[in-house]
Amino acid sequence: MAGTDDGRRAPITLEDVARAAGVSRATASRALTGSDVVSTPARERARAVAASLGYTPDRLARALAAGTGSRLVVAVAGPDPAVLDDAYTGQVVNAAAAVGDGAGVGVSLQWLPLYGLAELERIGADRSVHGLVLVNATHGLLARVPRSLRGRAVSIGVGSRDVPAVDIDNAGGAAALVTHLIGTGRRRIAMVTGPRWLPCSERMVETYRAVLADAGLPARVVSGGFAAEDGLSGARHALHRWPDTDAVLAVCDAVALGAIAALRELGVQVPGDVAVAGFDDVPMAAWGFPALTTATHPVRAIATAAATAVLGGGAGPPQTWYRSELVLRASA
Amino acid sequence: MAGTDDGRRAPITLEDVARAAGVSRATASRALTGSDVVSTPARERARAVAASLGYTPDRLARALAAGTGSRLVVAVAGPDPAVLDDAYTGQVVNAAAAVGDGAGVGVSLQWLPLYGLAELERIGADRSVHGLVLVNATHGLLARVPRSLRGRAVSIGVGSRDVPAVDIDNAGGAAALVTHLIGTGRRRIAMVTGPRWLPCSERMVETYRAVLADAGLPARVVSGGFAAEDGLSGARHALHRWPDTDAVLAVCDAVALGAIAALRELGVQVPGDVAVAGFDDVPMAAWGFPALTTATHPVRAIATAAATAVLGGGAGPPQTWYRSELVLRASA
DNA sequence: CTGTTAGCGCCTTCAC
DNA sequence: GTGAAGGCGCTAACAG
Repeated sequence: MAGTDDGRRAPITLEDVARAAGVSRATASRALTGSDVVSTPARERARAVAASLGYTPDRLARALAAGTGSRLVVAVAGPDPAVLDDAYTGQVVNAAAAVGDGAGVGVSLQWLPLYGLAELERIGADRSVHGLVLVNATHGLLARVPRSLRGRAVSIGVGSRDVPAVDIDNAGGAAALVTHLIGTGRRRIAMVTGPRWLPCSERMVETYRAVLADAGLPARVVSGGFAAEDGLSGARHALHRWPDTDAVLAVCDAVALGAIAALRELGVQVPGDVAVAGFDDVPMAAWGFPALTTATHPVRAIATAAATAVLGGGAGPPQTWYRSELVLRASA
Repeated sequence: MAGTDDGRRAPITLEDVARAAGVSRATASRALTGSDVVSTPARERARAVAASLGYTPDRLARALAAGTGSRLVVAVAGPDPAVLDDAYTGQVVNAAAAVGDGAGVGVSLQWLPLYGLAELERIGADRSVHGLVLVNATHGLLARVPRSLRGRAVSIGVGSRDVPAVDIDNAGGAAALVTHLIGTGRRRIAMVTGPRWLPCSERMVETYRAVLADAGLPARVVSGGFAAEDGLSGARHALHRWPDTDAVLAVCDAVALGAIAALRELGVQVPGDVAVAGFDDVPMAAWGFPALTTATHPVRAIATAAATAVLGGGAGPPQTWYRSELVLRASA
């Protein structure tokens, strides 16, 4: 055996960096973690050496020593664990998992009961968690995010003073959609909403009401959810109650497809008799019949931003809203 | 101030267990990790104490000491990183993330270039990874799974001697589908396949050929992929080449929807002139028009099994195939 | 501002 | 079979 190099190079450690930079491990650590109690020359030297050596901090060791964890928890609020099965959740976790890969942190997924404050406590107390991405939070839940999580929690949806939020501008999207419906001559526009407990989806309802009010048109609201079934029953309900309805705005594409199914069942032409618009622009939206008019929802970008913010540990802006673009197809 | 109080009780550690059981930390460790060099009474006492104390080993510390990591990597093979955006991948990661949550391990997601052997090496060498779930593996890739990963890798799709596999029985599902088509009078059945490099989806093609051959019918194969666009062009192609085609079997539901769109475009009635069948039974399959006849694909259960196997570290059976059930709707 | 000294919680050689 | 040490790689208290 010829000496030190056995082919499998041992990973370079902080020790190596420190030695090469001619400082102590502590100083190297301070330089790399961005502590402010380091001299500028020392910091720069250490950083340069680390970069040239291709040093990657060991998240495990760091987490163990600092007491900060090594995993990102995505907690999805909802009335029951079924919310975890959602395609939306899938995209969020996916994006977070892709972001985490680079940093060596994994993502785990957890259901957050709507009034399950104990879970939040537990997440905050768990030494293995590094940060939290909250999905579908309510104001009540946000108020209960433990102090210990402050600065390492981000919410996709509504936020609070302590928890920054990232979301789609669904108010903007809804406004564009309703305006489009009005612009194409619709006057009796119903809306099938999402779950009423979910504040970020209520933004859409408020906008719908506001735009209609501005145009001097009446609002016709039917409560729903995010599933196609909700669209089916919602549209049935709407047409039963207001038979002269000439457009349906759905909270999401799945609901819109359900609504279209209901209308087909009733012998109503789409978009001839009733226009239908969705929200999200899911892949399938383009392939049904008629192809769905909708608005984009860059879930992946949103989740990536959220995960990046948590990982960066940096407190980003308190609120970031991604733009939603109109997608005009056949249904409205 | 409910909720904001993070009463961080010091977590119980191995030390506590050892003391309470009247043994040394080393012995307690051996007892709990299932080492065979412990006396039975010592083992049982330690285990009982651990259970009654509610001891949970710290994954981080364990990973750091043992060199085994704390995250599960889901690596998706494919020609380009776009495979990560797939809804299928979303479900797999989701399920894995839910399983990992209990054990305190997170999952991260990574693209695996089809011939990117270096990535596999890297995963194997990365001390922060605990295990690997391979998605859409090829035989070439499987052969390159590093030795160091043996016993902590599972493949969703095809497997090898070293890497156990979990998958849907798509051969069985395809057989049921083709048999159904034949049973309802179809005789000129085309198939739009998945990506040809993907062995687990080729099983479906082989079955399609075999069942047709048994019935003395000709095979009409068009290469495709997993996207609706592939179904669109695939069906166009098939009907152009074999105008008398009376059924189309698609590799998945998205492709089936694309195929239906193509047929609609051509003025062909579904299922009157041409029957269309998909595979997967995605949520949207029931809501298009006509509603899609398909076969179930319990992705979530499969991914859960895979993640559980990796986490358990136990070498499960070399191959597990989940049953696929026929779902008869309107399109075929 | 820096280096030294202790750990974080666990596994794993070593002696016994 | 068991216990006593010595790390894993890093951060966080201390002194200087």
